[in-house]
Amino acid sequence: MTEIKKEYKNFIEEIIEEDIANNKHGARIHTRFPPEPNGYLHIGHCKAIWISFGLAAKYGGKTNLRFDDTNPTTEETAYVDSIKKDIKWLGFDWEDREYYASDYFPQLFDFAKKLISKGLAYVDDSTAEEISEQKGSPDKPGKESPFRNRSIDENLDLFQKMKDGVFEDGAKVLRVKLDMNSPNMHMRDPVIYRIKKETHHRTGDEWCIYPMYDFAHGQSDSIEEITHSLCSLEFKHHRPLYNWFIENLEIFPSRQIEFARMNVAYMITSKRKLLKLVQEGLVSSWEDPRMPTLSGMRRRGFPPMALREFCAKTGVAKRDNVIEIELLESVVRQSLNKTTDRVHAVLDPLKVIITNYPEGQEEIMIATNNPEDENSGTREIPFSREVYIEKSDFAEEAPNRKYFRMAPGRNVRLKNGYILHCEDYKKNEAGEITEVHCTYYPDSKSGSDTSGIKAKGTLHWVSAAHAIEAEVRIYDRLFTDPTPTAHEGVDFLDFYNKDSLKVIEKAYLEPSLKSAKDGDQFQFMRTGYFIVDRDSNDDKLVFNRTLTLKDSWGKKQKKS
RNA sequence: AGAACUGUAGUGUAAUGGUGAGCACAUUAGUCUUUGACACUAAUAGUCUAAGUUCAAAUCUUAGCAGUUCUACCA
Repeated sequence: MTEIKKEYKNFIEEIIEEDIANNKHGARIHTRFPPEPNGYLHIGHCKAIWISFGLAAKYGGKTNLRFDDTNPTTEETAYVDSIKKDIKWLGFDWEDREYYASDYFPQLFDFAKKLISKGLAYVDDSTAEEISEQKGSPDKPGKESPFRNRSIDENLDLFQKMKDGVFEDGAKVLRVKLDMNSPNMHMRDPVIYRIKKETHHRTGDEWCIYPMYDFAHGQSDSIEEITHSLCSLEFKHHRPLYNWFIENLEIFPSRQIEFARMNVAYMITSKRKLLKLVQEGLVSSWEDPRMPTLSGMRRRGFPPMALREFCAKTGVAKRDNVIEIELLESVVRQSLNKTTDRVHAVLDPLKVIITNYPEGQEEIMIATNNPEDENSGTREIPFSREVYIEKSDFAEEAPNRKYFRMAPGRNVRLKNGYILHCEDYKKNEAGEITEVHCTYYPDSKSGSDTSGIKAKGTLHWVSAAHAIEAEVRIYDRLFTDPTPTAHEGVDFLDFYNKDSLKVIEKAYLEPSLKSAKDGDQFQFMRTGYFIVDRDSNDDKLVFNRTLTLKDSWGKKQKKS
């Protein structure tokens, strides 16, 4: 029996399939991912990467990685490296096609001269303020620059002098001669070259003029013969310019297609705002596990496969969206459920003494590593007279009939161990419960239970004598509002979640975890998914909580 | 204000003039369970508004309304 799965095509796939059907560019598909190396990649880039790399792969095409490095002020090689690392981690490969817009500076310079020669570009001495004023506003026509009608020869000469460093920063720019009355502001004689006497991360001081985005991006697409240039909606207004350059430069006709950016609730993607979080010390770094950066999510324990699945599930369209974070969490859990071994770990310990278990005796329990994976095998867990359970798994009195954790007079199963009968408990002066006394049913051992006793609740536990200690970092969403940057007159930092990080200095883990290494992931039974943090060393284990397990009991309790 | 784009359950996304408007997450109620997890079953809930074209409209047209984007020598 084969399941008939309808395959839905998004609008870009339809365009591509039509182009293939029409044998456009010989039915070749070539996309590109063009980050500016001025920051870390985040969840938004994740979608863009998935679209450009994923679509090309689907149709047997290729994807270039191209660094859009046309602004020396903000760009650094360190970012280049982190971007490459993140894309690889996500599971995509540009093979040997790693390009830089800065490699095209000579060609771009020639393109500009060609435009000047055709009488389509001019050198303008106006200041930035004057140009801004000339542009006017969308509802009112603009004014032409007084330098607009310089001769071609003069323009050629001045542009060369700009390149030769004759003029200071800001003294002159090169503009395209288009239409100062266009309702599209990008068509009102846009600036395409500016003077910046700064050191570029790759070309050093070789250049002092740099092309603007509009005169670098599309041209780079053409140089690389990109067939489908996929970008987000905010570049839609640039498309007429993009096409105008192709036509007037007579270069390869790449096609720009825009899709809606992906927004995720409780996450922000503004580089400036993300930087502010780092600078104000509200997170430890760009790689803080709470950050929506790829490096943050990696450290948090989100599997790359889950991120890809998330992109697939959120689709590709043109409407603005805010995706609920529950969907992200759902795919992460789904992925981790299949891949992680289950272990016993107690985060908030309460000592249980099994009074009828002989002192000094210990035995080995056998536990399945992962019931979702037949090949995961089993492991041994030591058991003894004193164990730790979770404080929240004990109550002095059961609150209602549906409660089936530990309480005096009740039976409860220790997972992979015995059934316990709770007899008594002790409190200190402050009224805190310090220890619980139980008896165990010797014939109820997991796997060979002949007791016939039923226990509704099953608890995770750790043998007190064998437990190892670890630091556990508990993360929650960074903001208390789903769209912290969308409130007018309110600073997004006002929504910062002060409880987004809680550190448990001393949690107790089963001894098998002693050999866990940086990046290893586990399900701590009944509490969530955890990953070994790189802050761990030989003396100290540190875990990050990736996510909790779904908790329908807790949710119900909270409601009542 | 001008232009462009976009409006489908709570959220995200399908339906390419003819389906009972589908799927996922979320929510609710159950079943199962040595993880109150997983798995499974079911329920709730939707075409922005109005007119028009058509045998037939979520889909085409017009108008309205709402949201987004653009007014950088950033990308």
